[in-house]
Amino acid sequence: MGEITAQRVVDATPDRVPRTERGRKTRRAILDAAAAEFGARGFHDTSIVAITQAAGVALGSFYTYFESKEALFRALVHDMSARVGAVGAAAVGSAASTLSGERAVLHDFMAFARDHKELYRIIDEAEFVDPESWRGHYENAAIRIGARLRDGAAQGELRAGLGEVEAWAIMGMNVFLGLRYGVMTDDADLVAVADTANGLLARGLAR
Amino acid sequence: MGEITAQRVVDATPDRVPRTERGRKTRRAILDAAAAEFGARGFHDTSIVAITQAAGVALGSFYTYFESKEALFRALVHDMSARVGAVGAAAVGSAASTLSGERAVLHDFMAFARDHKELYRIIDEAEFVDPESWRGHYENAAIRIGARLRDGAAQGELRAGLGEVEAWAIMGMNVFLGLRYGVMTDDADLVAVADTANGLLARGLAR
Amino acid sequence: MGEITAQRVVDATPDRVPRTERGRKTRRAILDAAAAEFGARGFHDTSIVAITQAAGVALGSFYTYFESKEALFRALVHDMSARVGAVGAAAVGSAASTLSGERAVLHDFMAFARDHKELYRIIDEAEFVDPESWRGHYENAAIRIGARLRDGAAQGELRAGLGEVEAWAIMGMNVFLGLRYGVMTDDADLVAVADTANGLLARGLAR
Amino acid sequence: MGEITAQRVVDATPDRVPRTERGRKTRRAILDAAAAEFGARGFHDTSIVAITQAAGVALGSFYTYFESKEALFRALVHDMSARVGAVGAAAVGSAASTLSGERAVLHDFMAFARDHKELYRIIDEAEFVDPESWRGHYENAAIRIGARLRDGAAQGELRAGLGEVEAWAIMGMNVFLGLRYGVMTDDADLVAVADTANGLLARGLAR
DNA sequence: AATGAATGAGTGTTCATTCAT
DNA sequence: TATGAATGAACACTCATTCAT
Repeated sequence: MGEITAQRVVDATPDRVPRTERGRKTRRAILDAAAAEFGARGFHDTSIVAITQAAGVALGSFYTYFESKEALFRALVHDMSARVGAVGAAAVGSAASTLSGERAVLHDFMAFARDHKELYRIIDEAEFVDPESWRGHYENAAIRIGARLRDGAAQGELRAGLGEVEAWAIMGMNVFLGLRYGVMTDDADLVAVADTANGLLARGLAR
Repeated sequence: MGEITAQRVVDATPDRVPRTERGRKTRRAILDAAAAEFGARGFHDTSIVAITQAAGVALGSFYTYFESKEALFRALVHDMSARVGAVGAAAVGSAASTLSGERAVLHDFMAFARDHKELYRIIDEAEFVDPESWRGHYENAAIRIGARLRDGAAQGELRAGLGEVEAWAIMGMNVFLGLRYGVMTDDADLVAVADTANGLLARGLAR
Repeated sequence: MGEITAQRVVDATPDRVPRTERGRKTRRAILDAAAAEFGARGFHDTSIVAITQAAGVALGSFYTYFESKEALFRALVHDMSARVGAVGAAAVGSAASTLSGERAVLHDFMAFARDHKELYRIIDEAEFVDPESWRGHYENAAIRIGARLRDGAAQGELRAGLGEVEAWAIMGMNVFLGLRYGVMTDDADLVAVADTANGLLARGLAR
Repeated sequence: MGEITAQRVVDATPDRVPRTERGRKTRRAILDAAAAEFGARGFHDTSIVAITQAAGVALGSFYTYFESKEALFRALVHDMSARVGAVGAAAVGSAASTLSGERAVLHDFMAFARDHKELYRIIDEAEFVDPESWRGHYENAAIRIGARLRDGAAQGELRAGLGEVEAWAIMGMNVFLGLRYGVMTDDADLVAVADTANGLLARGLAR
């Protein structure tokens, strides 16, 4: 059934590392401008000139720091992916139980999405621009959720036998709730949403 | 909190309607070729020449039936969206209970995704090419799920109070399981997956 | 100095002559629609589909009556050219003296231009689409004016020695006054303009 | 009657201004090549590739300096219009009387047309490609002629009451004589033509 | 004679990338 | 490092013309 077990390590092409402080700043400016532009217009409708103009640097400077438009996008996806992962890890770390940990993860993830509207546009577009990373992003996330479920089961909090299916199911829920209440709306009561969703996770839908 | 209640009716621009039988066939050929090409290469990496060549018609014929590349894509998204909706409706129709209905929906959806690998590529890329339809697609799907949950509650099968949050959660679950077991893998035991996921829906994760 | 003496006879390609009454009507409809469309949008920005639609006939019918877009335009130019010539001839015919004849020609020409705004657009664009006819149109007109001047001199009304230079000068004057007071304005007092211009012709500018 | 009094100031869109010397040269090369090509083949039958090839630069370089084919044409029209205006101004400046000034204007204009055969093609085609500029070109020229006539009358050289009608009449004469003796023929005795035409202006046609 | 679908050459424009300064 | 001019492949779209019915 094609189990996904090993964590795919996508080599995070270090592009062209800046040597001076000035260089570091330029690179950062490009990265930030790119996140905003890609988020607002999408990969294909964003030109490199637009990015460099938004970053306030010359067109040619772009290639001092990135190999190509794709490479820049890849860097951005890795960045975003890592940040989302960090959000989850932090949320889990400060949780008393597995279920409350999952609640915290969902809550913090929705909040992160709300504060970084470009997140979805970039991760989602990676399906087309950088499928490798996109796949890796979700596979890794599922693996992390699966590990948490196994821990919860090992501690007797959750029932045994939970596996990949539940991991992907939970990930799907989180992603879509983040989309609905983090991205599509600005004023959602994220605590309430997280509570409700956690109720589903805890008890299911049945009476 | 910006409840989504009304079903968005996107006028399905009929483009340029063929008047003859021959015309109908040509239009169909273009549509089918486009689904395959967009599915395989994505919107931006698919050229209109490629589509018409795959369809076995002349480049100019494309514009006899579609206003633009975007218009064609839009038609495809509507088509796909409608077909997925039909799959769900059929699955629900032949189900004894709400929960078994949801299981059937998930199962049939995964099967549909497996048989129509281009589905995800097209719906997902609509986020960038035709955001309006993309949003409408998911909002409508969530509304339909929500209605089913309310029915189930009304019949005493599900607990009361289920709403939009659960609807989006279930939709996310279905979408991601469809991705994982319908698209990423070809040989998944879809019945088993649907059973497992339905267990989560029915009882939750807790012991 | 390259005198222009012989009247250029451009073969008026008879296109495809309609045999039935119905055919004659269709041809006429296309011709009229074309005059309007070319006048409004110019040769290059007018498509044959647009013409046939305006004429209320099918696209394919166009080629039943005209060899090509250029041929249609050529037909239109000849038509216009002939009509303008007729206007001049009629004006001259009913005049007592050469000078009053020139006044009548100018007046009637301006009036014609006012009533047929497409005239200039079509004749002017012939410079690019059908240079042959364009050149012929002006050369013929100059020849006719020259003949009138010689007649006037022969009758002792005008001074002797008037020739091609004066003919082209008068033609230029007429064309530009027609543009200014026939085309650019709708409410010009054409009689007054013709009188004023005729004063220039009769006495010149000097005190 | 819609008097034209104010000089229309068409903002001469500076397109994309070159910042380096090299850039200035490239822009100039494109402009010169375009004048030649447009003059020889007309706007619609001249492709941008043809222009850039004639200019010896890459296709893409075109868009570094001009927004579009139309924008280039517009720039050319403004250029031509200004140059013609300068010719007239210079001719007038060095003349003893109004009438001899007009003779000089006509002569120099015809000579200019002979040396710049593309002049007519470009100004004339502006009627279709850039009507705004075309209209402005002639309106401004007429205004300048009118001013000269008023000056001549004020100095007692010309009769009083001369106005817009005479201005447009003179402009028409000049334009058509330039066409006939500057463009259509190469070997015309321009001094003789100017003398003859000036005779008409001075004394009219009458005996 | 009329219809409208089919054809495909042609062209304006974009934009990632390279390179000289 | 930074700059911005130069490059040219790629592509969407138009439209005159042909052809089967």
